[in-house]
Order: sequence, then C-alpha cells, then structure tokens
Amino acid sequence: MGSDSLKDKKKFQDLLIELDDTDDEATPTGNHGSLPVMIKELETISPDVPEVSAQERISSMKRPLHALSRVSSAKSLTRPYAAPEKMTASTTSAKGQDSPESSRPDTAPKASSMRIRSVQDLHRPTKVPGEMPFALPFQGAIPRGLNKRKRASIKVVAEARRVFKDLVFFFVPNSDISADRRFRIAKAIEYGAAWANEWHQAVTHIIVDNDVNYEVVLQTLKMTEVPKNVVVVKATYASECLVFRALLNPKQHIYNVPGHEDQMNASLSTKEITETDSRSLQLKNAISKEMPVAEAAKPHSTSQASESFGSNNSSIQQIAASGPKCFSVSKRALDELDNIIMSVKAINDLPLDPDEDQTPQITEEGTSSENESADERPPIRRKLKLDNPAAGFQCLQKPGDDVLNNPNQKVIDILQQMATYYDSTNDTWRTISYRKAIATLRRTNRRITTSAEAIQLPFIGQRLADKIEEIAVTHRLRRLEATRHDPTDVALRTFLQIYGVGTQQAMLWIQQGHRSLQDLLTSVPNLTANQRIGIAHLEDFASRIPRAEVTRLGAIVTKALQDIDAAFQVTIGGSYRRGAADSGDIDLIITRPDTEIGHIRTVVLETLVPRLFLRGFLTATLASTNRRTGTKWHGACQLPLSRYAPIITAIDTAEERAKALRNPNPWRRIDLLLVPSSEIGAAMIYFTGNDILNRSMRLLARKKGMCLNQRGLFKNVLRGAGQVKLAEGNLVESKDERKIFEALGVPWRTPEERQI
DNA sequence: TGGCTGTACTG
DNA sequence: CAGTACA
DNA sequence: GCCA
Repeated sequence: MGSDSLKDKKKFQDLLIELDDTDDEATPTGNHGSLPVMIKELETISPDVPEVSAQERISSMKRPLHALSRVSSAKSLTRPYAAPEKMTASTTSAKGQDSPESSRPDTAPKASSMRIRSVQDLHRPTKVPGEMPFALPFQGAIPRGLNKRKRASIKVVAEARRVFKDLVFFFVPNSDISADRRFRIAKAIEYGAAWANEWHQAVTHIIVDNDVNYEVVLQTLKMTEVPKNVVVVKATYASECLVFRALLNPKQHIYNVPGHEDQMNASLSTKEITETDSRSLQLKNAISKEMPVAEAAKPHSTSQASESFGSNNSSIQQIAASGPKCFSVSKRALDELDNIIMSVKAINDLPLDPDEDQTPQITEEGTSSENESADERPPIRRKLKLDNPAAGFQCLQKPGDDVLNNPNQKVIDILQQMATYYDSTNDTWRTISYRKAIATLRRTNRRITTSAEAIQLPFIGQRLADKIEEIAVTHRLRRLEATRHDPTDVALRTFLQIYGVGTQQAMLWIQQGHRSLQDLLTSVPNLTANQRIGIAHLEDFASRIPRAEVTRLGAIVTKALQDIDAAFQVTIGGSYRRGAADSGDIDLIITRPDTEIGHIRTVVLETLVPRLFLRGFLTATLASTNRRTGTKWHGACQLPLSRYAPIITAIDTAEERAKALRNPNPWRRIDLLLVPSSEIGAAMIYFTGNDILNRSMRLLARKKGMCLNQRGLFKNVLRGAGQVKLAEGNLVESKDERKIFEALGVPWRTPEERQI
C-alpha cells in the first residue's frame, strides 16, 4: 500500500477521532492543529455541529431514566490506568467534561482477577465492580425484529463505534412496517441512536425516506416548521454516517430533503441533487478501488442511502468483472475428507495484518499458496452446489490467477478483515464462521451480489448473506479502517504477536492502559521469561524465514545430531515440507530407527540441545520437556553469521536485502518434535500440517469413531457425553503416513498437496 | 441448543 | 486450571 | 456465525 494512501487514511482516522471529540472529550491522539485544514479539504464536518447542542439538550432534560444504558468508555480506553467512569443521571450533563474519575481511584479495575471475554468487554467497563452505568434520559423504542428471533434484541455496538451515540431519531414515515426502514431503524439503534416512535422533544434528527419531501415531513409532524435545533436529513445521511463511521455534516446538499430549502444557504434544486447522486454512484467504485479513504470521504463522491442498508444493487457492476475460469476436473470422487476439509478449511489462517492478504503472493516452484486450496475442493452441500462443480479438486490451474481474479475478491477482503477483527476480539467461533464463508467464496466463480444468492452457498447463513450483499453494494470496508488504525486495536494486534501472549493477556494489558511494547517492558513487572523474549525478538519472530535459511538451519541440527549418533534422522516439517518458499519457523522431526522415545529424548535434551547452545546456535528455550511423555522442545536459534551471507545475497528485493543486512542473523523460532520410530507416520502428518488438514482429518476420524493424533490413528475410541474420550482405543496405524490416509478413507496427498 | 481437533507446556 | 502454543 |  502506498504511503500516500496511508497518510490519507491517517488523516481520515484523525478526523474520526476529532469527530468523536464532539461528543466525548476523550482525545486519543490529537492532531488538532491540522483539523481545520482537513475540514476544509473534506468538506465533511460542520464545525458548529448541531449534534452537540442536541445532545446537550437531551442531557439536560429531566426525564425518567430507562434502558439504553451505556457507559462512556472512551476515556478508560484512551487513558492509561483510567478508572472507568461513574455516570449517573446527575452527572450526565457533565459528560464530556472532566469527570470525577480521578477522585475515585478505588474503582480501578482489578485487572488480575478479571476475566475478559472479548474486546467488547473493554468497551464495557460496566462490568467492573462499583461501576454504575448512566442512562440516557430518553428511552428509545425498538423496531420489530427483522425476524422473530431477534425481536427486541438489537445489539448495540461497542461504545467506541456508536456513531449515533446520544442521538434520537425520528423517521418519516416513522413506522417500522417496511422492512427497509425497519432495518434502518435497527441499524440506527445498533449504532447508538434512540428511536422515537412518536414525536418527542428529545428528537435530534428527522430521518426522511429518500423519496419523501419536506411537505410530507411537516404533515407527519403536524407542524408548520421543524424546530431549529432538529436536523432534517434524507435517509442517505444515516447510512453514510455508518459507512464512514462518523457523523457527517448534515448540511451537505445531498442530504437535503426536497422542499426543505432553508437548511442550507446554497440550497439546490431537486434536479441537481439527483444528478449528484447518480454521478456519485459511478464515482463510488472507482473511489473505493483506487482512492485513498480521505478522498473517498468527500460526501459528494458518496452515494445513496439505501446502499449501506443493502438494497441497492445497481452500483456494483464494476467490481472485478472477470469471466468464469476454465477448470480442469479431476475424476477423484468426492470423498468425505473433502467435506470435512471444507468445514475446517474455514480455519484457514489469516494474516493478522489485513493489508497482507490483499496482495496475494505467488510463490515459486509452483508451490501453491493458499489459493490452490481455494479452488481445490468442491463444497459439499445440501445447499446449492457451487456453480462450478468442476472447480473441484486438483485443479491444475496455477495458483494465483483465481485469487487475483476472483469476482468476489472485494467481499472476501472485507470479510477477511472482519474475521481478523473478530479474531482479535476473541470471538473464536464467529471468526471461524467468517473464515468458512471466505473459503466458500474463494471457490465460487460467480459473482455474488445479493443475499439470496449468497445464502445458497455452504457456510453462508442469513446473517452473513446480508453482510455480503451489503458489502457488495457499499464496499463497507471503511468502517473497519477505524479499527485498523485505532491505537487500541493496533496495540492489541501488536501484543498478540508476542510469543506467550494470547487474547486474554493482550486484552488485559490493553485494559490496563498499555499501548506499546515499551509500556509493557517498563510497567509490567511480572512478564514471564518467554514474554520478555517474545518482546525482545518480536520482529525477528514475526518475519518470514527464507526457504534457503530453513534448509541451512535444519542442516546444522542434523549434522550436530548425527555427530552424536549417525542413526538419528531429522526431517524438516511444517510449511517447509509442504514446499513453501518461506516459513514462519523451523519444525524439525527427530527420530531414530527402532528407538524408543526415552532414548531420543535423552540424547536430544541432554546432549544435542546443550551442545547447540554452546555453539551459539540455540539462543533460547521457550518450552522444554521433562516429563515421561514429553515430546517437544520449543526455542530460538540463530544461523551463524558466516552462513547467513549467501542467504542475504539471494534475497530478491533490495529493500528486503537491506533489511536483512541491518539485522544480520535474526533469531528464529525452532520446534523440535521427538518421535519414536513407531509413530513417525502420525507425527509426520501432524508436523507437516497444515493445521486445516490436521483438523479436518481429526474431525473425520472422530466422525468415524476413531481418533487421530500425533501418535497414531486409533479405533474403537469410546467417547462419553460431550465426546469426552473415555478410552484410547486400539491402534490402527501410526508408522506410515499413507496407511493412515488409507485407513481414514482419505486419498493420499503429498506434502505439497496439503496446503489446503 | 451445543459443537466447531487434539495435544503439551507454563505458571 | 486457564492460557498459550503447535500442526 | 453456521449447522445438525
């Protein structure tokens, strides 16, 4: 991604932050100085935001307090160690000013004893003991559910994302009869608004259907004039606010309700408005493809409301219009594994940085990256089959093409980002569902633009189908931009990269106010040894290891081990064995013919490892093993500088080469798997992966009443309630990879074919 | 409504 | 035991 | 969030 575009995104982000400030004083990163410039540039925001006064009006109202309770969390998120605010009705009007948090240090979260379940919890300090939510002095109505199930249970998004926080919407027409409007109302509530189902002085915005004129509005309200401080806008306005995740300037002429001339000085005729709107439809695609976000944020280049509410298909023509591909078909029968794989493929590893997946890499030596997989398996389904039954297996097509040309690439990209987001949110299963949907879309050659089409596909249900339609129409990517650049989310993702840090720890730190690695080093006294290593070598561990280097690293260990005992065998597993051009770490499978694990363990742990440490090859131990059953060793290693030179020379791009020279011999993660010769087959399957194949095969085994693990394939496994394993069962096979595949009824795949 | 792979190490 | 890691 |  170009730095220009990054800069613009940053600008946009700053703008959002400023916007937030209009109704909440939390000011994460500032950049105030350039704000006026940006406003001018973007023509987006009105400095005299009517929302503010409206909000003040609400706040000062004396009405009974009801539902829609919420707590402003921005402060606790953006100020290190800030205690959550205590807001009550009486303090509501002080909201946005310095609240008395500093005087209540006792309400600081008891971090260590608190379990955080999701990022949402971070936005929900209500959970903290002693915390009291404040209530908005207006109880909004709730529209009928979009389906029975959801009635009265609209989930309000995390505080930070509540674009319509503290606003009260009145719709014209104000019924929730039309599904379209019902959806709009639900969306508004979801993003923090309250819905006044009848006129009320608390109303801040009147949201007018796009085909309704001002006269009708007045008739509806039985008024001759709408109160000055109430904003009257077309429905377009609400939806675009959501698209941009910000309160836009309602005075933009495109939001003007026909017949309501006084809202803008330079009022425009309906005709002009129409033109603008239709032009914007065309502009939109170009923009979302090419233009930096800040540019795209110009209201004049945005389009109709209905889009973000998912009902307008007219603007999607231009996205990736590549024709269907020709697939060669394998005759291989649709085996059960295919089904399972489909379901597990799902879990396909997504890069943490969403930017990465937008630049599919084409690997050398036909090694296939994720793509092959993508087109490889037909879905199974009781649902409609994917329209390209031929897309099936072993597509001989080179990987790359399809991903690059996939007609649903845009949607996939966005879903991937959403999956990544939910992942960081600790919402494991939702993440998995998103990934399943992505896997399905990747293998679909037809462009999916409507929810009806989408829902036909396997692993895409009503909710995802709706989102897909919405994305196809609006490219609703921008909403995610904010999370991407949000300091909190950036920090969370950084922390998650640390070896030994998972979601629980990362979210805890975030909640405690830490935002950088330096914060951790200076203010977290009880970092584990592994975490310190993880932090110190974060960059090394996060960088890819060229295949050539993996080869050399493996050779060093092999030589050292065989110097001890020539009968030992070392196999490099992991992505290296699958043929990858680079790897995230080095996986070595160590075995010795006709030898028990005990002996292998002794030699490796007592002789090999110490020796490699002495030579400076091994640099750290992250997880060792002492137990009787121990089979693995995790640590870090370093290629001797002398051997690193040729690798640097071989690096393709100058930039990468320069980077390699700055950091001559980075630490690499290395995993040793100690395997008795009798279990080498199962161990190979395990350590070759990929993880998706492993999960799929294990799931298949389970379905067949068997159990597959790194030690072997077992049958007659007794499982009790909840599939808890009661008995090991009888060994079916463990020595031979192929036989395990056979016993499971899975067609053999070479390691290279396991990149699912 | 519950399941979504199965195991090993850390603290 | 929960959390993290591994494929 | 999907599916059986």
